Amino acid sequence: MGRSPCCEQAHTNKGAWTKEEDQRLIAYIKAHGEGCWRSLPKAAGLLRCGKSCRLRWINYLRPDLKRGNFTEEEDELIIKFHELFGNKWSLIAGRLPGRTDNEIKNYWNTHIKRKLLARGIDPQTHRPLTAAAAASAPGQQQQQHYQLEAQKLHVAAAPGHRHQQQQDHFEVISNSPEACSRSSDDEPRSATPPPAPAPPRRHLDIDLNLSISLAPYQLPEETSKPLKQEAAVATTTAGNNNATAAVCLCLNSLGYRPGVECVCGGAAAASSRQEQWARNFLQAAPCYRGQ
DNA sequence: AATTAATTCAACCGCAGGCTG
DNA sequence: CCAGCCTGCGGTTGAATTAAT
Repeated sequence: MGRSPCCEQAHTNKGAWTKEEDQRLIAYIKAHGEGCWRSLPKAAGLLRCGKSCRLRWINYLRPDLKRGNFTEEEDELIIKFHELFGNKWSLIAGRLPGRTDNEIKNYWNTHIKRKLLARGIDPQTHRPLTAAAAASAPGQQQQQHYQLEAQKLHVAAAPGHRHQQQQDHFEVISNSPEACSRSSDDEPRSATPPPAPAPPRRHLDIDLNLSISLAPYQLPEETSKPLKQEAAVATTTAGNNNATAAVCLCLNSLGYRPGVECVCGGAAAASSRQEQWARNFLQAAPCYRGQ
């Protein structure tokens, strides 16, 4: 439709924010609250586009942000949520108070991916690398790639690595019995028959606050925004609270057969990103609900 | 001490979807 | 119904930082 980008105006600053700009933005939002990002820069006297202001506020200036390293618990939560949601960083962030989607995305790409590779787990599928490699036709190449990635990690975790804390972290992982049993170095993969596809794993220790119901989901008053968005996805995808459509959409997948697409009409009509996500979610959800 | 390589993360970009007139 | 506006999201980039040589 040929819409001009919001940041095309001349005389808008780009790049790193200065302290003064930060102060202006904080002061303005304190006085007027969030929202109307388009007009905010002008009102706040900032030579930035609204998008940039929003990003700066959400990712860096918000007072409720938790700065500092991720804890081991947060690591595990991120892994579990990623297994459930995939690269839906905003959904994951919504469940980690004080963390932003950008922060989690970065952390995932720089730390957790490698951590999983070191455990012998494919970061995308969350299945053992051997299974992931066996599942693909050019499996050997992929397997070699994963091995290389894991080896890189071992080098990075060697003494003298720049982050002592990170190093300690990796040592804990590599010394754990679980890591030993899954380690790509320990297992002579080629000698052993390819393992059966991993069954869907359950995470019963976390409350995802998710539900599937024939009736429209009632949101609690104080529910956070991301949760509301999810509920909206679940209902709109099903066809504007149409219970019949909701059942139709997921019935084919209720048994949770990984990799098997839902072939019902509702799924065939799903073309948007949210609908795609909702389908994945509905596929995955039963195994997290003690079905 | 200087240089190179690796890593991190703040910020940017383009796109999609909801909303509104 | 349609076009345009606004916001939010996910992927990517590149400057800054740190480790290694």
